[in-house]
Amino acid sequence: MPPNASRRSERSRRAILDSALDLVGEVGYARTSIEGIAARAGVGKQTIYRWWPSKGAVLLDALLALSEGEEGEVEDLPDTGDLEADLKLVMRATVAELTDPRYDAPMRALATEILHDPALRAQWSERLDGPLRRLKEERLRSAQAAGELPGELDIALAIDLIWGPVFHRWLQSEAPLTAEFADQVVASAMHGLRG
Amino acid sequence: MPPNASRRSERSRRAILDSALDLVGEVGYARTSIEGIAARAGVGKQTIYRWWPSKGAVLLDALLALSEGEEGEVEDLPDTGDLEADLKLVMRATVAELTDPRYDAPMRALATEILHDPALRAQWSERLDGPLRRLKEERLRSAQAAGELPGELDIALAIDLIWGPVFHRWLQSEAPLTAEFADQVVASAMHGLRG
Amino acid sequence: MPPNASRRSERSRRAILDSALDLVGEVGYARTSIEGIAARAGVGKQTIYRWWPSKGAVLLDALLALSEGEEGEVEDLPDTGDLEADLKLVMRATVAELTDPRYDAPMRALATEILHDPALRAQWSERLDGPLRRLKEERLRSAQAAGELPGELDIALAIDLIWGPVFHRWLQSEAPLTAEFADQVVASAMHGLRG
Amino acid sequence: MPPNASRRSERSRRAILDSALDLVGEVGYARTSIEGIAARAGVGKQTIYRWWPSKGAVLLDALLALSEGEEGEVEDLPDTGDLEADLKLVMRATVAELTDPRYDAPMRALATEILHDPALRAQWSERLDGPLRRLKEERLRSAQAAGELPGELDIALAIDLIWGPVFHRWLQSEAPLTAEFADQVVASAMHGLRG
DNA sequence: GGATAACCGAGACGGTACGTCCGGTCTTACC
DNA sequence: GGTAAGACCGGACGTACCGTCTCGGTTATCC
Repeated sequence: MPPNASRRSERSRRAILDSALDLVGEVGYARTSIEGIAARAGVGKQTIYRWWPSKGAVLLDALLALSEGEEGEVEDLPDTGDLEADLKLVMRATVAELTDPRYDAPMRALATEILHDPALRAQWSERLDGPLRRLKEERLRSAQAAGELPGELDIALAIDLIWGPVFHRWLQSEAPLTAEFADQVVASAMHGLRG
Repeated sequence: MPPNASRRSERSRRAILDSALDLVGEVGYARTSIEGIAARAGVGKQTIYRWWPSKGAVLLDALLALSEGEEGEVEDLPDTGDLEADLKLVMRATVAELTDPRYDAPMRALATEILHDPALRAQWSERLDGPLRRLKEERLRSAQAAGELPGELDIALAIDLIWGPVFHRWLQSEAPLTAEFADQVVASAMHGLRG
Repeated sequence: MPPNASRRSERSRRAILDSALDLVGEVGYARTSIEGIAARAGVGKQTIYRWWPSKGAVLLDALLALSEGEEGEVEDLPDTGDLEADLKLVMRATVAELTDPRYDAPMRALATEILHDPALRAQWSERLDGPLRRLKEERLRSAQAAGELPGELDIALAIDLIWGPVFHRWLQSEAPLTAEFADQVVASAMHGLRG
Repeated sequence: MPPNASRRSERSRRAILDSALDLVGEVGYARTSIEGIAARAGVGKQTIYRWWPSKGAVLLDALLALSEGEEGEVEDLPDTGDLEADLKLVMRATVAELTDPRYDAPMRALATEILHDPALRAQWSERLDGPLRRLKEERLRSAQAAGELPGELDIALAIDLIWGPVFHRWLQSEAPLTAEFADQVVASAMHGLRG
């Protein structure tokens, strides 16, 4: 899809992603402009338009680059045999990330941008949400196999029941998003699903 | 707060709210501009700026006007003594509204605008979300009093557990938002909370 | 043709014309941009685009405003009864203007822009060249009536013969444009035409 | 001045000159870009920048190549002993060339470009205008020697008097440039000069 | 019932950013 | 080492809207 990726300047790519994240953190997503990103990155606007279709796409890449830089890149959800304990661990990590100031602003921005830009949503699904969702499905199926969850349980429903309250509180509610809340959500959801 | 509401032209007010809703429906929120609303409403831009602080505020009013026009204006959540049945009823209505094409686009738009505009969020909380939330709390407390829910239950947590999955699926997931899903979420959440 | 001339800001109009002339004088026509004019004039770009169709049109107006400011606004060519003497006077004035540094750069620029922009050429003809040409025709016809020129002489040809060499040297030749040259051209052309 | 002319691709050179002429003819000089020429010629931009300093320089070469292709490459102005007749012949040929659609657009373009680009002007003088001017001077001096023109006549002045009206009408006037006009200009100018 | 003040439509204004085009330079791979 | 290809930084284009600011015209109170 990109013009000719082989000749692409890695230097400019990094500068653009860094500048985008910095600007979103400093002035917010709405006041972050492509022009501003280009200027701060010391890059021509065309270099951004050549490789990304929109401001949101730049931010998505920036966010992916950021999480790839982390050591704890999740390969698999923990599977100790105790689903509830494992999910609490995972959910606390999720809450920690969602409240990390480095991630919070750009991720909120992306989450809303996705609602208006189908192309961006497709990218997000393919590169961020999809892989994560597959890990969740895997872990839940493993729990089904182990008898921790009913065999006939609808996995997609289960995922929304477990993670939905957390994401809802993150984006839509004014109540605080804490580790305790994560634990309570997991406990309650697990209890509800086990029936 | 408004200059002098008594002299306000009701005709212009209606035309603005209608045009705003129409435009959001036709071209999407992002491509709806104040200038566009003014032009379609046959109104000077200043008339919009005089009475509303932002595009989102216009839309919030438009949405409120829309739901006030409905007959089924909710005064109280049903309370038949069977919490689960009552909630299923309520949740099905919510899902119906969220998937109604007249509401869907503007409500999604508003939901995201709120994330970036604190003043708008305050209005939203005060005039839409707050009243609803109070009804939910009331109904849940009534259930506590009736022994259907544990007395020590954190009501705010309960609300997020029950409604979170639905709103999460509405805004963030690609899975369909159906009446069945509403029922399942309520059933599962209730079972989890009753423990 | 303009949107609504009555509400036009005279202040901005003057600032734009002045800035345009200044910039053409300082950096040349090619490096003068609409953006640059707007910036120097302290004016939004749209204010230029609202009232002028092109950079050349701004310059034409600026030039017209400049010459309107002069006291010696020509109303009629002198007519003392001695055509050759009168024309020498006029031609020396023309040469003086063409070599005046305030006029030279913008007028050269305009003269070339006209070759590529038919709309601009029409304006130029109507507001600058045409009126002047009519004065010339008038004076020559008066000379015909007085018997100083043959009655059957083609006036358009005569004008090109008299003024052509001067404008040619101004724009195309590297030889200097002097008052003596003006005199010689008039003398020689008159002699050629009288035959 | 060019890097190493020996390795130069004749194929590319021709393609560039042809494309330049074609584009100027089709979309005009202003909308002809170096990128456009390169693209149409199937050539890298660098290949143009390596061998020519500017768009105008390409066009000058293209024009020279075009006239070299003509059979009637002027080596000398005709000298039959009748200056007026000779000049009429020459002037009619000039008019024919200036109104030839193949030459007209690019030559107008070049004539104006020269006003803004001193380097190009130097090239133009050296390779097109200068040689022609020398031929004209030669022919006029020959006429002086033959007694057809006064011995003390300023040759440069004479050239401007004879050719000025034609070039002026070509570039600046809206009146048509015809063979009759050429004849009349020569006749009148000759009469004026002979005095 | 005439003055007057607020609202209204219209739209010009100084700005910011858009997404595109092209200038001139540099880099890569090929021949 | 010249070439086709094209990425790069940068500057300007002409457009869309922003939010503010007059303009006249029209109500709708209040003296």
